[in-house]
Amino acid sequence: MTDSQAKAGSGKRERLVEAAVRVFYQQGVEKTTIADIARAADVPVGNVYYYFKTKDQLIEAAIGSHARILDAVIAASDRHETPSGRLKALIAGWVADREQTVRYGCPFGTLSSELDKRGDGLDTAAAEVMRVLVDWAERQFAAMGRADAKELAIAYVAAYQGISLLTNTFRDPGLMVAEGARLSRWIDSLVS
Amino acid sequence: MTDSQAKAGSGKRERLVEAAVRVFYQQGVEKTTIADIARAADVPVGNVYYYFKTKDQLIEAAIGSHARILDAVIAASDRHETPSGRLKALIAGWVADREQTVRYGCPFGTLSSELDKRGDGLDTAAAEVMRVLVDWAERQFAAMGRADAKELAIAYVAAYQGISLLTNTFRDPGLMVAEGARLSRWIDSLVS
DNA sequence: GTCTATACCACGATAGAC
DNA sequence: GTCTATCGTGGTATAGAC
Repeated sequence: MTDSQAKAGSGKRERLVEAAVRVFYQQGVEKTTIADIARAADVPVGNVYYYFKTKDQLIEAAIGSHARILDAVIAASDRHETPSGRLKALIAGWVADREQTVRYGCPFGTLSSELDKRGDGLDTAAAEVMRVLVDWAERQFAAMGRADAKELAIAYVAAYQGISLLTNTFRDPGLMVAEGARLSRWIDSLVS
Repeated sequence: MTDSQAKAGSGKRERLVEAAVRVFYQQGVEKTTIADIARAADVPVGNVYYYFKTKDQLIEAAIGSHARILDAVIAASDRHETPSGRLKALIAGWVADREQTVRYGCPFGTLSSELDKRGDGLDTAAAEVMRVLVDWAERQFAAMGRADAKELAIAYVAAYQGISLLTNTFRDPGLMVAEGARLSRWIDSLVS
């Protein structure tokens, strides 16, 4: 994109993607209309179609945004020297975000779950993002010397997804706190 | 309901509820239309409204159906003498159902997750059903002499919900098999 | 109780003026 | 590149004949 185009857009594209991520998360993909996203981004409804020809393209952009957020979270965990410290750092982040989990669940898990029932090919793109998290966790468990790193990585991510669903269902942030502590103890117990 | 009314209905109400449970599970609540359910139940579209005045009432009936299924699953576990045997029996059932989990996720978890973003009050009804499962699990862990039965019950259900989401996202039944085995070993390790 | 026809509305998407 | 007006589709729900 040239400078002039970037200036002309005034960051509308970015605003639309941010709004899409937020509104999809809060209302669900299926319930969200293009008008909802336009309003949240403060962009006239008809103008959305200049940037995204279909709702599916907006969903795709939202998945890409989640991928970048995950990359940043994983990169930030690098300041911890040990793999167990990095695994626990992500857990601490999840616990810190518990109030929004109470309201809407896991930002990516709920999206992934919904896309699976949508029929278009977007579920594959969502799976690739989830794969990045699982593979990262597997590398951490492997660095801890665990031969069953693959299985542990799945259990780690599943525990987070599951407790997010229950935290949301029961509207109880305490569930995330208790399970986060339990998972951290579990990781400590695996250190050889 | 009198006999004559039951006869006149020819079980249409029951067929509609069964169809609703199935189609909501496979397509998601939001994507499913009244016409979809009518077709699946082999009932004329307009006739649905004689039994259920709104889509919400159909959802409510579907939640009730899930509650009855859960009651039956829990009752069936009673043939196992030990609490750990009962907890493992449910896990075995989840593993046995892995192929449908690969396609559509956990029948009740996906519903609960979706209802939470719907705005109406149905999420509360879903939470009550989930509560039945958690409370049952808590009683089993308590019978095993665990003081932290409440926390373990949450972890148990969360593990199932989480692995269901990942099994569905990655379309890999093997994930459910491996995690089921891991959870069973975990429960054995808790037996005093 | 059963079913058809249809009212009514909301949504995704487009056409075209500016 | 921006925005309005609108088209077409498909959904919930109802009216009313049978």
